[in-house]
Amino acid sequence: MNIGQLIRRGETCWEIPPTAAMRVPAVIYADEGLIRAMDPKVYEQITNVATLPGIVEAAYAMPDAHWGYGFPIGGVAAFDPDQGGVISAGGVGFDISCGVRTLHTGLTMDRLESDPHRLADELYRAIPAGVGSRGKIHLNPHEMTAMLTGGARWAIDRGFGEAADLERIEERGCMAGADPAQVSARARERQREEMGTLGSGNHYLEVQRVVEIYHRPVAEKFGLRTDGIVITIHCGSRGLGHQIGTEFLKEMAMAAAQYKIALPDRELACAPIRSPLGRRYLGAMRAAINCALANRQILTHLTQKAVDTVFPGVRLELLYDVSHNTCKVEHYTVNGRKKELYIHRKGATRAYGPGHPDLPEAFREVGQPVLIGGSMGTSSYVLCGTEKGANRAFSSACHGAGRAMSRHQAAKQWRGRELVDELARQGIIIRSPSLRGIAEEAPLAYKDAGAVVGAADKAGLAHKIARLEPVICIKG
DNA sequence: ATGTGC
Repeated sequence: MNIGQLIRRGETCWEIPPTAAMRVPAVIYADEGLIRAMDPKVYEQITNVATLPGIVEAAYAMPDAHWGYGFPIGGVAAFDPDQGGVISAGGVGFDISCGVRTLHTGLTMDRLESDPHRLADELYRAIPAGVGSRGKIHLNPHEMTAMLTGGARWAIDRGFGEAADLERIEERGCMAGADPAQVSARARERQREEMGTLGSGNHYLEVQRVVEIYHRPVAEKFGLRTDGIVITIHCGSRGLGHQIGTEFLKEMAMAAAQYKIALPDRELACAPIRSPLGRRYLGAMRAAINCALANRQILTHLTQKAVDTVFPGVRLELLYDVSHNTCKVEHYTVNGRKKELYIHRKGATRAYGPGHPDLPEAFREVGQPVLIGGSMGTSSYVLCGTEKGANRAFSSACHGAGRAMSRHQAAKQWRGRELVDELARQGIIIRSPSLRGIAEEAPLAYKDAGAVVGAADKAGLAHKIARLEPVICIKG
């Protein structure tokens, strides 16, 4: 991105003042290196987002931002229904409620390092991964509706995991306001055999070692200590979320004229929050959030069983579960007035600061754990929400490393087998059904997660707490 | 992201 187009507001804050149809400025949080390397399409896309009706404060891009469908991935935008604010399926993303959960194992590296391959084999056997992967849990129509309403709570009621986990999931495991009636037969059919599956692309299950602590008191609160072993699951709402996204994008594109919304880009298709279509999408999207929460809960159960085989008696405990593709109703003070806003986070993680009433007791004092996945074979990070983050980007932070090149480009440049061998030399075990998928996920096809997280920290979006390194990676 | 692509 051309740095000359931006006004520098601070070391990690860049502004594009409103011009032409923009209703608000656009703001990018990143350091100079990340800005220079950032896809120029992010500039185009956030300035387009800034033209949408009812947008509040600014259109934001996180340090890992890259080109996406309509909205950039790594984008945040808040809309006020009182000002004609809109909801956009492209502002949430195709993989609705894609997210990350990290589980404590209570193990330390010395117990794992003697034979990590055994755990890798058990996990790879237990976790269905890859394009079109299917699970053993098949939902009948009644159970499908119950799942779409109940989320992780439904999963726990069916015996997948522990009730104590619920406190450690956004929305306490169950997204209110889901409307399963808005989830089409086709979306349900696609999901029928996909509960408890990882999917493909950048989705993974990783066994990780805590290697660095940046802030000991908060790390203690989060239960993280050097050489501790955690397991992180990154996945979303599979075929169901994708189908909902596809259907509503189409419907919103067709309805734009009816709602008299001028779109600088067709891909920004949206509907007023207070319209029948807007309400229907919200109901369907919330059902998809429950699908993702239930999916990660079932995967946790499968992970527990695999861990049990290798380490009998070890009980996984959830640190936290965050989503990074959502639209949520949240309250913020704007120009001195308390407002109810619809916060779109697409490839952006909610990052509530200390004292937020929606946080579980365990974290209320320190702030929300913000789980940031790295690219395959590289570090992941745990951050913590900040109080001032509420005035930066509506309590949002980055979501990962962010792609630096396209899948196609990456597949041309690397060979899956060579990457697996190279990572093995670094002591990282990769298990995947797809060597092409591995090539597409080559570490160098992504930005440096350390730089992204460093910029998020400097910008005050969230503070660095710990760094994790992969030991075993089950890749979709 | 995705029964990968109109």
